[in-house]
Amino acid sequence: MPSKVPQAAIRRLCRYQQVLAQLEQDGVETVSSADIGRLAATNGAQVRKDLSYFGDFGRRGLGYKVSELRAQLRAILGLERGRNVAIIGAGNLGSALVGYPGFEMRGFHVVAVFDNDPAKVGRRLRGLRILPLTRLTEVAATKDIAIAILAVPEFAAQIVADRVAEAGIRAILNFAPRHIHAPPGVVVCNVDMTSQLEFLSYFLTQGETELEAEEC
Amino acid sequence: MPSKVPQAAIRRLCRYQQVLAQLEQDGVETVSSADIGRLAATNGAQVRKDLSYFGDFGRRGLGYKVSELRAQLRAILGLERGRNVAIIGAGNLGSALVGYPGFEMRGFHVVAVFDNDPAKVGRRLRGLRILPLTRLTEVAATKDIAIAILAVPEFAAQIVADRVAEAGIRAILNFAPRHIHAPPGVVVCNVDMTSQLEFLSYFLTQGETELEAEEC
DNA sequence: CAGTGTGAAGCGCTTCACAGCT
DNA sequence: AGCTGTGAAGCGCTTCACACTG
Repeated sequence: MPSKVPQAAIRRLCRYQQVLAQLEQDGVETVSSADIGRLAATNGAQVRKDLSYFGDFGRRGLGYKVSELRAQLRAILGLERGRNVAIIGAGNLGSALVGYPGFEMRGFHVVAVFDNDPAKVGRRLRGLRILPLTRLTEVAATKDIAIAILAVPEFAAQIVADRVAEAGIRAILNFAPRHIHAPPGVVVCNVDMTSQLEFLSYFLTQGETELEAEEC
Repeated sequence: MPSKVPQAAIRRLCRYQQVLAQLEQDGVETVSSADIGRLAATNGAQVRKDLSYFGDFGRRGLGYKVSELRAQLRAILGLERGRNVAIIGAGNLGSALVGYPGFEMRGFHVVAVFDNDPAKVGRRLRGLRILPLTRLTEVAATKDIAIAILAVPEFAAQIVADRVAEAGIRAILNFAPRHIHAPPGVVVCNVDMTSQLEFLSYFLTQGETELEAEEC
């Protein structure tokens, strides 16, 4: 419905939702855009603008009802229903992600693990049997997998991404240290941890001269 | 030296460096900005502009010498010297990161692991003894730690970040599912995996209507 | 009066287009 | 001719400021 929403705004909506969850837990009932801004590392104007892309959620002179706004944000982000996710690549990182409690806590259910290594296939990881990639399409359908998390080696990333797309999965979170490009109709989010370190390294070399609480 | 460089440009420089590494390995000697752009998911104009923040690296009419440009980028990003990093939090994720081969391969050496849990302290993780957080300042100095990777629970993230700053470490890569704000003089990079999933979830709900190869 | 919703101004990044080397 | 380096134009996000409302 919204005509044009900046990606950065969506990112911030996630943070607002998180901040509101905390406030709700603390028993706060009402909050102003300025307060949300403070807690989410922005400002009130930005918060109001971001919300305005999706509707009117506040009461003038009063602020926002915490639980109400949070529910709205969850609806916007599609967080009301849980999502099933598959982890592809059962190496160190993949294995750790299978057991990462944060996913389950926020409604993302890891329901399948895949790997191509015959030595790994069949073994169990936190109760999930590791499946061969050949079964991806089948399992994606039967287990209603919405998102694939890629924890595969660099050289395999793009190939696997394409197979994920063929399997009908329309969202990919890529941890391989290579920027993969999205097959048509698929959303890709690249999280190259090594690049993040390189990025930090840049600021360290600038260091002495201008380093002052950068962010990213 | 550069007056004002967009953060996005730095991020792209990391990708260019990566692309050039591949080209170098493939034995390519010369490359145009247009080619780099294609390989790094941008365009030639962007590549040239990004490079122009730091100097003149190309030959008109010819392009760039791959190995030469790559060396220049590595210098800009501070990648010539290795960097020692500490991992804080020896849970699932932290443990996996200690063993992540990508770090070492790109010149980031994991030289210390910390955790506050007495049950974990003293145990070994890939040859590294898990140390208590109380020793952070001491070890940061003796082992010349440049970057701290936080893999701690949500509630501890900000507190630990502040202690990292006190220990004299000036760069933090934060994996806790909470946006932490940087102590003065410290660069922070927040990589909340759960938020990434929420971000993807948004596009899935938009889905039917407008989903077409988004990126992030 | 306190605080939202929003058009408009401001600003920074990206894209364009072309002069200038090779 | 081919391709870089770059001022200037274009564009989109953020910030401002204020009308409006409870």
